[in-house]
Amino acid sequence: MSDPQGLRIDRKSTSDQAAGALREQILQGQLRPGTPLQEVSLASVFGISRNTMREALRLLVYEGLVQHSPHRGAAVMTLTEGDVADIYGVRRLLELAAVNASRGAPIAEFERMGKLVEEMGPSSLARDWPRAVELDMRFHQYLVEFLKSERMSNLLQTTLAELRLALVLVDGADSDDAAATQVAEHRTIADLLARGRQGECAEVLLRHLNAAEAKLRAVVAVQPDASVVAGI
Amino acid sequence: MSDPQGLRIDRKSTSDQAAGALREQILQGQLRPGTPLQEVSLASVFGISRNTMREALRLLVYEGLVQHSPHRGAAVMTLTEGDVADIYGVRRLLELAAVNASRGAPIAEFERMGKLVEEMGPSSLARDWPRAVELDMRFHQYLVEFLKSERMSNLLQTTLAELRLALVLVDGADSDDAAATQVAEHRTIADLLARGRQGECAEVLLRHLNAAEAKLRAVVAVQPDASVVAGI
DNA sequence: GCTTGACAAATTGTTCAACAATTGACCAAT
DNA sequence: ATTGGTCAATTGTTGAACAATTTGTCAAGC
Repeated sequence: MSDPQGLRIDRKSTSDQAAGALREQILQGQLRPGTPLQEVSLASVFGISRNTMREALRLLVYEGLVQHSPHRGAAVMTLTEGDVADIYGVRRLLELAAVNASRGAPIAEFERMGKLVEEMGPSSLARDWPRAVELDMRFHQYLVEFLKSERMSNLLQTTLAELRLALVLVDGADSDDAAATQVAEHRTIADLLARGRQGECAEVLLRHLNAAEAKLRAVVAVQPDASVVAGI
Repeated sequence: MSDPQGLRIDRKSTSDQAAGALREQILQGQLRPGTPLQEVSLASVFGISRNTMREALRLLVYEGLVQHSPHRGAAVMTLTEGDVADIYGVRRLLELAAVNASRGAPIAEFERMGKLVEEMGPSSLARDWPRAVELDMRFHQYLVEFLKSERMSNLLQTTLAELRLALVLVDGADSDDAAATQVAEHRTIADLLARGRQGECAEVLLRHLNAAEAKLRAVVAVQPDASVVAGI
């Protein structure tokens, strides 16, 4: 009914579009972890039917971005410290394997990573934290594509999306510092990869991941307490 | 709060129950790959609403058991040879990592695998192919639990479920032979694991997986042609 | 004080009936 | 053989209704 004109090579169902919009709001941090997501209100916000909204929410539940309890409704997923540990276990497995798989890969693929790293420098200087996160994700996404596995790339995609639920809790204070070291480490990783020194690269990557895990575990370990305090 | 003893483990929504029933039919091979799954007819079969049936189908789509094209409907997923290769890539990554992670695990966990292997012997003699498949899956599921990762166990679960889509295409002829060697290999793997010889175990497991992959790739490489011939 | 139970309100779970949008097939015309 | 146009079938989406369940409130009872 809506959208009278316009070339609609839409190709996406209404529920997918709604899920996409909601996903964006969650990953941008506009909807913080724990925020309840009620079907009727959301449906009216997006101007769609409740049934369609339900489908959209189900999709995000599958992706791990939304929590659902029967008859109690949906809410933005809140990660526990255990979740973060689990997620980094997956990342170590995938990304270290990807480093090994990169031996003898076409040069173009290494160059792609190099160009991405160059893009990251300016953005961190501009203190565009969301963009820094975005480029960070893309870097690791590229890395895992060395595995040439649709399912593994998919897994990393959803896993990184979950991780962003914790990243939005990082306050801007240390983000500048974090972004700077991040870019440096990514550059090191990309260089070692392109030079075929996978062994050293794996070591650097492992430290890179472990450091990030420690920081994020600290973040989610503190945050839940605050909500408990606020609750009662 | 409520009844102490769970008389009603109903606890599952209608759509989940329908999805469970449909999943069972697919994995048992009663609904072969490519079979169209129409919302209205399925809904009437299960005696539920079309909307609820849609939710059930969406769940199976997410699990990779059902294919979906917009406005064209859903159908039982048909694996390509590439899919099988991809799936075995995931299995190698997960299961080989699990072998390494099993070092120093509690004895009880090794014993659990041993008992499972003992169960497998008689069932293969009884030529209960579905049960042999079921126990095979459980074996590898146990193995991956050495990783102590909820997400990785989940991944293997869905990955193995997808694989069963190809297993149902295996005709009973060579299944006896396959089951026998399977049990022997599982026994070897379990023994090597319990004795702490992870290195050798990894080799055996790798050959085990590669052999299975070769067989299944051959199966799915042949099957689709038949449908193409039948289609046109 | 603290539980207990009844009750009301709100939200989700599910059903139903309708209509819009898209696909695929069938058929005619060039 | 290709094009183009109906037509039926199926999916996509809507809106309204009702059932089931959770949650909060409040009074009664120990």
